[in-house]
Amino acid sequence: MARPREFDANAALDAAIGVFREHGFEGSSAAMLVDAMGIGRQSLYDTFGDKWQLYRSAMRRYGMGECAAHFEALRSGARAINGIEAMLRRVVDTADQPCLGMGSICEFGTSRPDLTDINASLARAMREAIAERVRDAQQEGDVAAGIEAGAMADFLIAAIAGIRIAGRGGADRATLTSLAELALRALR
Amino acid sequence: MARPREFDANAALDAAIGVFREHGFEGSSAAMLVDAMGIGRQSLYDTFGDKWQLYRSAMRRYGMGECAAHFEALRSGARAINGIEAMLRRVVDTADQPCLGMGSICEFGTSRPDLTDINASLARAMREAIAERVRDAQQEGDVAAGIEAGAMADFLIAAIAGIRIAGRGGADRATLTSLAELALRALR
DNA sequence: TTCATTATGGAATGAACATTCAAGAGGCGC
DNA sequence: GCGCCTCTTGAATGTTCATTCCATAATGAA
Repeated sequence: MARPREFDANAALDAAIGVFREHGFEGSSAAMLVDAMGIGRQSLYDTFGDKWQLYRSAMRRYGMGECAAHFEALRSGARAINGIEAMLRRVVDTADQPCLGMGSICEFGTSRPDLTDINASLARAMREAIAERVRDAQQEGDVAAGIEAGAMADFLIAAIAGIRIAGRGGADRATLTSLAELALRALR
Repeated sequence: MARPREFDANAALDAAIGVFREHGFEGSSAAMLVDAMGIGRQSLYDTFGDKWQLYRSAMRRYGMGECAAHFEALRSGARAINGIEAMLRRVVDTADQPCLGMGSICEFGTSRPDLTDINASLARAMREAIAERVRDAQQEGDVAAGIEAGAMADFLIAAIAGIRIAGRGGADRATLTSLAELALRALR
């Protein structure tokens, strides 16, 4: 019927994610976004709505990608504990890049319901997936059986946040690795 | 000789800290700050310089207060492990309020050297104080002796960050308490 | 070719922004 | 009372901001 879209909306969104990760919502200007996304200013507004809607889209896409990566790591390895270790290893490996989810929580807390909804559904999925794997590891005898798997999942999510904050603050790789090892210690 | 200052600069700074904690640097406008601080706009610039200098002053003051509170908690209790527990308990108790230090790290990472300097010196002091207390606890047999105290201190700092992020994200008190307990488990 | 659609970028809008100037009012030591 | 300083405000500055209008060009289907 008409002229098809030229640019790849997901690629543009990935570029926007990169800007928001580095500078947060308030610290990212429309000019920075347009520049990084490689599309015209008007195309941004036509395709993504306004800046806030773009931010929410970025959060959703980033969160789903992050979840997928965590799930894949969790599934890897012969034993469940190996999957949990792999997940933490990936976090250490990528801790030099800021986390959009943590950025949004630090910047807005729970003050934006639409954002909180996105975060909550992602966090619920993460918690469930980790808890399931923790239960497996408990049955395999690699993780203490006396503690509720859900609590351990919450703890692992908090540990991931701690590692990422440390990385964002400039901690070196050895320190981050040590943090991950100590977090695993709590499960035994 | 002349008219003395009327307002309490530290009280005004505390009010500014409150604004920066809640909204970050970019999210805090001069109008919001003036309003919360209860002083005239010009007085703000005369007394604190520009917004960035005010932010740095807020960071310094907040950081020193935070350190002092942690030190006091660490010192409390009959055994060193009780001090460490008290420190985490305090973090849980105050996790409904955002942390300015974490906010600044999330917002700026290591991109502002003057800010990084402030954070680094505070983090160093915290790390040393905690490590010392961990060593005491190791000698008293309450903490595993095989692990370096510095690494445990880093882990406790990361655990504090994890608890605070969880709190900022809306986690309830029971969850935060559970996080603190699991963090302590890693030390045993 | 014509039409519908998409993309782009200049120009404009209007608001919010940080910051400074300038003027007036108030307090304190001399 | 005089001079010095502080405080507060209104007004102004100049920038940056998000967003929209508009004109133009490009593209592909009918």
